Amino acid sequence: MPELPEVETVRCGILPHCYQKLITDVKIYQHQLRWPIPVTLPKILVGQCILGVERRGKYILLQLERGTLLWHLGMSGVLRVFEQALPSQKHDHVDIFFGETLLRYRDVRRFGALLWHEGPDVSAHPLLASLGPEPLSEAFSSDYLYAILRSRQAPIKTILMNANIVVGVGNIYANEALFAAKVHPLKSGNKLTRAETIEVVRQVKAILTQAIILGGTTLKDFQNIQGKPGYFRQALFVYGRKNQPCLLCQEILLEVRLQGRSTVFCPHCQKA
DNA sequence: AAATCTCCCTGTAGGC
DNA sequence: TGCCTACAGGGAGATT
Repeated sequence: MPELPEVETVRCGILPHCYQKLITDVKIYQHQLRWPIPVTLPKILVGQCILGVERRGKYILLQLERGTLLWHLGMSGVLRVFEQALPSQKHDHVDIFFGETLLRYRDVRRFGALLWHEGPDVSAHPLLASLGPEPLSEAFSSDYLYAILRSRQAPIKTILMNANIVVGVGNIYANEALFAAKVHPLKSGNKLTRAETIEVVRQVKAILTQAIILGGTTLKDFQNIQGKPGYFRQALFVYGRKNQPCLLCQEILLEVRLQGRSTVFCPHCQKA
């Protein structure tokens, strides 16, 4: 399940294969993703050169000559590069060819999306326009978050996962960052002290940075473009460890559901 | 305005 | 062994 570190790993992986390459063919095997892929997309893309491979939150942005491709990997999306054409298999949905080289999108659960934005200024796209700052940028500061928390009584974990407040923090890293910051995930945003806010911001940045270095977290679905797993999984303290002892204090970790998401915490280390 | 709920999808795991 | 159900989750959009 790609979160920001996984998406960044994929972006860096495809970059050398895509950058300044000419799109020679596009094959779509399955149009029905989160939003339907327009049937005209191949016609739009073929003949354009890739001028940039960027990322905004969990969107990979392929900047072409006449606009931008927005690519979201959803839960189970995988982008891989092959040096020659090969038959598509079940759950392979899109192939983009650069001559012999092939960029293939596979997505078992089809929560991903592939959208075309005509013209410059992709940041004006409705899906990007209201996104919060990048978590690893200076804009995501404790001052910024603390100001937002004044008017929020939702659980801090829900707030961290709100892309309009900060992008790229999904369920795994929200759980892990709050454990590392020793803040209870159910604590109301406006109840966090300034010191707690500073620590939450610090830990979000630290954990995302470490995960990027390790190539992302592999649970079931994530692979980098070579098809290799990430190595962050062994660094997980709470995610997926319900009813197991806390690695710091041996207390049994508890789970609650928040917005339908599994939320695991240590009742001893993370005080409400 | 903010918070919560619903839905999209399919492979996997657990119960019987 | 095989069938059935619950569950996993990003996030937009609807609803409260």
